[in-house]
Amino acid sequence: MRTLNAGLAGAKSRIKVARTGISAPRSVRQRLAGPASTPPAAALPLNSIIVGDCLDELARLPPNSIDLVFADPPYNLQLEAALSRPDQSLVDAVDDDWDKFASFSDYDDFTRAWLDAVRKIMKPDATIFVIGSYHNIFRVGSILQDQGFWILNDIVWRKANPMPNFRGRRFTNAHETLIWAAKGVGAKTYRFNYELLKAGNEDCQVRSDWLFPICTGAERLKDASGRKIHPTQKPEALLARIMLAASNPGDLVLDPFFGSGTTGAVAKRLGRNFIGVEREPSYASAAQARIAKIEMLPHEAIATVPSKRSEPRIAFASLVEAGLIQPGETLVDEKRRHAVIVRADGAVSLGAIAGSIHKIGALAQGLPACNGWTFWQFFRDGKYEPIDALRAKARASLREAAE
Amino acid sequence: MRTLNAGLAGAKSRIKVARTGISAPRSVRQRLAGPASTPPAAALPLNSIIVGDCLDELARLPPNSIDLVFADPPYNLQLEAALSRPDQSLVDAVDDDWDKFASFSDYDDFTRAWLDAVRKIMKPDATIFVIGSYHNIFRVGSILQDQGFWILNDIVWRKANPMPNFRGRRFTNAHETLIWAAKGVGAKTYRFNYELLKAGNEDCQVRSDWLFPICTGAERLKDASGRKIHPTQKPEALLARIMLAASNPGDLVLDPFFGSGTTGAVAKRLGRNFIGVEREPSYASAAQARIAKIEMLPHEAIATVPSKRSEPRIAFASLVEAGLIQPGETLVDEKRRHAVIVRADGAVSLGAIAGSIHKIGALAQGLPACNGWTFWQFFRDGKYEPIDALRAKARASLREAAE
DNA sequence: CGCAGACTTGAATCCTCGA
DNA sequence: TTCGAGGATTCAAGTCTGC
Repeated sequence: MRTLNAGLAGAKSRIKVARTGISAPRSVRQRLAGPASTPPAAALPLNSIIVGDCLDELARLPPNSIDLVFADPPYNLQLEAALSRPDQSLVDAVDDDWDKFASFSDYDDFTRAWLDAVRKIMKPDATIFVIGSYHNIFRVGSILQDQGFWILNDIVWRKANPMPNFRGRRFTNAHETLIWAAKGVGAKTYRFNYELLKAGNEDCQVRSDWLFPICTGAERLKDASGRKIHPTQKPEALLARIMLAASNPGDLVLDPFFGSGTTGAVAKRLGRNFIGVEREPSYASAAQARIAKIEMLPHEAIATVPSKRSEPRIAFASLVEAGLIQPGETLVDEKRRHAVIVRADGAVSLGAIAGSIHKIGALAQGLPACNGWTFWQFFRDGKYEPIDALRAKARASLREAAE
Repeated sequence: MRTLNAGLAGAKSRIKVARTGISAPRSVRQRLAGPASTPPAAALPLNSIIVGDCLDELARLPPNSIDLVFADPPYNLQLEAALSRPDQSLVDAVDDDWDKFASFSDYDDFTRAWLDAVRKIMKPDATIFVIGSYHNIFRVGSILQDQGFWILNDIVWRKANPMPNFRGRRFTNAHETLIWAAKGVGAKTYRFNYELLKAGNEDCQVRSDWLFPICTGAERLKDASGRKIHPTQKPEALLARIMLAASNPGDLVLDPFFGSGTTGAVAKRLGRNFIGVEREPSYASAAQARIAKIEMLPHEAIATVPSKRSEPRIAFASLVEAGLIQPGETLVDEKRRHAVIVRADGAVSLGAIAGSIHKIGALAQGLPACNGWTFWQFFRDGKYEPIDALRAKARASLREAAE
């Protein structure tokens, strides 16, 4: 492993890393420690850039430690000749050595290797985002599937301001593709902050096509002479959408191709921990300086929206026990077509048949399933109301009791 | 090969096909015949649906005969359980036998086989569009690349009205992906009607993300009881964009997974010839009836926009010979910074240096290249005009002479 | 200082004919 | 097949310059 060229604090540990000075609040740190089977968070070089080859460095990280992976691997562009604009100015192409592969087969080998290494250190409920273009994304997608990852979505980043097609020989290449995948088919508990995204999208669920401008202006890292430091710096808005969607504050985000450090910058701002691996010391150094300047947003700004799924479960029986509803009361549906009697054991009776609020609701309608909480209504103070209102009351007193 | 169930005319030939009664005008038919090395168009079952297995049937078609391929192969959807909406109604999912594959490896074998068969019958300058979702498109893309196809674009069909994600566990799956590929790296002469597309897009080049509604309403084929005939009928607008972009009237379009026949319907309307292969007689029969009702648009509506590249080349010397411009006249650029003298041989002189209008234009500006036709202007009747106006005059008299 | 217009730039598999 | 030359081709943002 190489070390960074300059200006790195905290480089005394065996693994030499760049500490960027962010520290998660104690409460969220504990979440990171996770179950006893995963190594304690202290063993991880949190919020650091590891300068070195991604395969070597990933292998040194403890298994089952990463919550979210964002990977922006080389695209394997195959450019033959220089391209000039209609005004004869030259396009500054990506012709760096790190994007050169001898063949598709070489690229596939490389992809298999880093995906395998990443998979080992992902927690069972972690997910991964990989970004690419048509040059490489089909290779990446196939290999993800072959390795047992379970694709959740492919996502299209529509560029608001793409480079046009100067020769008029193709459609404007105006998007890049992200693949979002869980560690395996069985991983059903992955994080997806559905309500949070929906709340920020005019109460409409977020689609698989995202519109963002490319990274320009003040956000784009430049050297003293005004040249861009990294040819493919990603916009922070893209990474923010990803982290808000698929991680919580305090989670650990890995970026095996750290580059200019957009992942680290956004992670710090959103109160996530990160680990970045970057081969080029000059990129790592620029990223380190960039991240040092970032400040974490106030906790209120990054708090998660509690999802319905994460609310404590309440049994209808407990409402009866708590006296919120009395045995013998009648429940009806909104259209007053069906009526049931509440039993002392928390079941309801439809004629001679008894069962849960859900089962009986389904039976009454002849449907395979029914949400009894929203289907059944009770009568109080001259009006009908869904029994879900009683559940909300029960939850409120639970919260009070916890304080 | 099986034959269609019912109502098919023209089924007397050895290859039993459904003739749909469209006939290209003679002038465009001749284009189809192509060079002597390719079989005459008469040998092809033009504008027919071949009922049978696509691998068997494609192998019987003559090599180098297809201009454009549109393929909508099985998506290999991996649906585990029935999906119901929040109101408990059941989503009518794709669970047909033709979409069942035992493994990715089986799907890959199938994909390699049909792509190989299709590639053999494509003309050297033909292109192919394949549509898919994240379940299969990465397999298809990798195999296209492995077989030597040259990807020109990946294109995103953004659905204006996608099915929402009912469970709130993923992003709304709001797009499908198309891959557009040429037969090989060397195939530089593929058709792409850049000017036509641009003209229909507010004079702005068309991007790789396309917005279309999914196929609903009157366009959606339904049986007597109102059930949709095919689960994945594609919208005609999508096929129209594809054919307008990558084929000319009279071209031959192949669809190896014909389904409900959208490709045939649009081909007929736009004056293209088609061949469809479909395994299910019921789909083929519905498609045949559908296409029979379509009428071809008037020729004016489907005429190609002539591109500048396809105009006959005119040498500047021929303008001098024709007396459109006199030796000794002075040409200047728009900003009057440079001036050259026209020579009798059709070259121009900048001081002591002589050369073509392009070379001298480039030299004057210190640029690697220059379009002399638009750069240089001549003086006539009190005003300056680009010499391109003289070329237009020469072309006009050429056209007159040809009539 | 504001505004208008000129100039710059971005993950790009980006021409075609004839000798 | 290779080579040389004709000549066709760009959109949205951002920055810079001059008035």
